Amino acid sequence: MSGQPNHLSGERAHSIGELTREFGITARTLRFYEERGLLRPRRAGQRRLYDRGDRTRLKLILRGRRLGFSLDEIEEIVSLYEAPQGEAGQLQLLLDRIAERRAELEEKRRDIAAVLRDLARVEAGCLERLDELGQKSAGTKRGGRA
Amino acid sequence: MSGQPNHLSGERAHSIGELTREFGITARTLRFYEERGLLRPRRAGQRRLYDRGDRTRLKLILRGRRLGFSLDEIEEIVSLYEAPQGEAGQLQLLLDRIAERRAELEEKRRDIAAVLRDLARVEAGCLERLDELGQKSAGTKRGGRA
DNA sequence: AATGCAGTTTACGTAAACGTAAAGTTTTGA
DNA sequence: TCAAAACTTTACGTTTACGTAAACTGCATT
Repeated sequence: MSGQPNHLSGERAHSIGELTREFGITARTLRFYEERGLLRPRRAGQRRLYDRGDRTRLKLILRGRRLGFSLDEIEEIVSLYEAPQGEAGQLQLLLDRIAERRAELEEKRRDIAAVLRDLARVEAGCLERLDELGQKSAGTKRGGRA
Repeated sequence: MSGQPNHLSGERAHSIGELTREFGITARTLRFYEERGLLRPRRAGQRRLYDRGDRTRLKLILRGRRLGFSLDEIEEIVSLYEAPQGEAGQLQLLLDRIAERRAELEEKRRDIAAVLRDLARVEAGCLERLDELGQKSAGTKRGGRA
């Protein structure tokens, strides 16, 4: 029921200040993303109002940002989600672009695995060394085996 | 055998030009990384000479870059690998920093998984739609079922 | 001797992604 | 009603990570 347009349905829209607190970003950032065309909140007079769709887009943007994509790339990726249901040629192009992005993401994934592996190695060395130190000071500090 | 210092052992050192070709980066980038203290190639007169250790470091740097870390962060991460074998307090600090980085990397990993999942969804939609189009044009284009 | 190539330093330029300050408007709570 | 809080636009500033150009050096050819 209640088949109203998005901004009239149940969920309240959010002010820019609410979004800054919710996502830990500044108002400047939100306005900048809008200027770049990444977000298009509606307006109530002058003030911006962000509905559920805007928040979803924002989450996608911030996700891309955490992954080190540029805003241009983020725009491209987000646009893939909202691609028009075109004809065969368009669909094929879309599939190609998806494949490219997937390849990049999988490289990133391998990079992450490599760094995690290296960190694990360093950590193991640390723990081992700590253990040695613990052994040595076991007799001198705080009374050995109690 | 052959316990010589690194730059005297078997493997030849590389010029800056060789590195640019091998890693697909510019000489400016390499000099900039050096200026930032991320690399310290030795010199033969004026020219820089990059040995195996330098290339390893460079790989780590580029890996961090692909993951969207800033050069400051990359410096911190790389420094973890070469941390001094300090005493217990130092080791604990090191372990803490490793834990932080691990948390970040795991967030990135989740982000990647999310994007890949979304892309897979879009791709599935594409393929389905392509399939429909294929069905419809099967009778009109290129003589149906041959 | 001259040319060209690979490298060097120095220094200013630039794109991206916001930060920050100023000045005005609108909302809201006492 | 009236001041503080929240928001607006406009515009210049800043940081990061290099790009680009100029002018020079050393070595190998031609």
